[in-house]
Amino acid sequence: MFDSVLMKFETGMDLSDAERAAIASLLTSTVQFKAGQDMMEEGEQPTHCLVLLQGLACRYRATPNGGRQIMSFQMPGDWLELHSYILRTLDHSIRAVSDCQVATIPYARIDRLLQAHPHLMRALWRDTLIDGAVFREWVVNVGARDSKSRLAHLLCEVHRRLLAVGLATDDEFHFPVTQQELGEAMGISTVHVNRSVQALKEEGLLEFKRGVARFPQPERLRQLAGFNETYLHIEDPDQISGRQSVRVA
Amino acid sequence: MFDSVLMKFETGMDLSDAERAAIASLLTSTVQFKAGQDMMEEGEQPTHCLVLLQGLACRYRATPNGGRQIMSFQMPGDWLELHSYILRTLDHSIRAVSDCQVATIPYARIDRLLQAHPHLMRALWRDTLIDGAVFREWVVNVGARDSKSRLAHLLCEVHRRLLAVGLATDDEFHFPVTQQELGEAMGISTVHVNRSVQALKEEGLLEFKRGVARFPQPERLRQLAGFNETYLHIEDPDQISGRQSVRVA
DNA sequence: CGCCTATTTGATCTGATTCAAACAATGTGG
DNA sequence: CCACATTGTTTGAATCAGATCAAATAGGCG
Repeated sequence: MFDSVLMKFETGMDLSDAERAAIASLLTSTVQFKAGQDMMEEGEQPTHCLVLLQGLACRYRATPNGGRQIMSFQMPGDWLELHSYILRTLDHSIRAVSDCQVATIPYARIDRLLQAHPHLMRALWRDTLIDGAVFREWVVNVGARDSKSRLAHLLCEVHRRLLAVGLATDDEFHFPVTQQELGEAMGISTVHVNRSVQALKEEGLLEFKRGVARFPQPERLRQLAGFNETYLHIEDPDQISGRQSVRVA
Repeated sequence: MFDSVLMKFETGMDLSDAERAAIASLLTSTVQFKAGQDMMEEGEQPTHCLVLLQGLACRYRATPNGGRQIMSFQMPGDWLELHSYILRTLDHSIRAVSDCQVATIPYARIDRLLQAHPHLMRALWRDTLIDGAVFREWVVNVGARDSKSRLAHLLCEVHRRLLAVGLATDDEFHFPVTQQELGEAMGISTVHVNRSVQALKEEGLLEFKRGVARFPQPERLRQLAGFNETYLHIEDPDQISGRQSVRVA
């Protein structure tokens, strides 16, 4: 069950066995959330971090007019909450999209982790940097693409990230969201999501039934989306070995 | 001239005199950029970081259809480039909006800084976290607000951030952008930016001439924008003293 | 002055919203 | 195992916010 989590931590950093073990030892205390449940809410000052082990979650902000803007989907291996370890007050809410299993880690344990393995702060920092890159891409997506390629891009991103943690095949993955949630993520109405989904289906670029998405022609879909995965910074572990160590000494 | 920079570093962390001095010593080598010039481009693998000392800059991504999506404006004191210190490849471009003065810092010096003052990595991490929060808010802005409040929100954010580094008064600040750039930031057409600006002017909520913005009724503008500054995490230094130290030991 | 760039205006068109209702699917208890 | 309730998807029609196109005006500046 921790597979995805460890795969995620592995990407982009070369960790020692001791560091790997230290991280794994944090994931002992877990909680379940039901689909639709809020794990944490905007304005809170949490006392512990969250790591998603199983299921699909999202970050969102409530909008004045009763709506919701989703700003990211999170998948197994992702830190759901690490911001407030440094920033204290949470500036957005975190919700379970499907049923979720989540590890909770008191801040005090993070303190001890980083004291014992200072190098790991770099790994956490790296994670935050990638987070930022994903949000930037989301801005591009919502700000600059029409609804069809916007949807395509969102799907390509989710697919690529699930693939990175071993939860997708080359052309298929589990993505249990409602069309309403898709709309809240893309900043378009539910009705229009439906029409965009249908458009992609008719072009033979997408199948999407009961929470399972399939890309009949992955490359054409990525092309329509203008999807370039660079921003996800999912690096091949082999390429990195030795690199950081040069710098970090 | 370094005032804004130091003010920025000061927020949210309590630094020792030695740390402050170490940071200041990084800002010795500077470069000038003309308005409209790219400082770094998407896909590059920079060898040094950038800190903005003077002027206005932005991050953007070129869109397939020849457009540009701006995803943030940066002001004096901001790290323009720190991502690639960890992530290597830059996933967006950085451009001077007005004439800019920028400090360049070779990665090797960052290495040495962090070796000498490991605590500072936490400050850099913090900065990255806030960056992420700003991008998230940008997603909300572009995804969930209509053009008038979208513009209002953008202006409120810029104003608040300039205020934090001593570059704005309560109701006035220098913001030398064209309406085209505003459109690229908000994901709307130039023509529509113009109409939105006029709408705010007519309601007596905005004056905007030759790069100088003024808020005749700041509170009403913030209300229209739905602006809540929490996400900027501009904390009163007094409140923080002693807090981090408890945790960090 | 004359050039170039930025702002403004008007007219027309369109992608997306909204409202309202029908139609699956899925789950629940009797 | 069926009847009913609930939640999600689909469809159609009317409407609107914002885009597009094209041209006029206004500033700044060598």
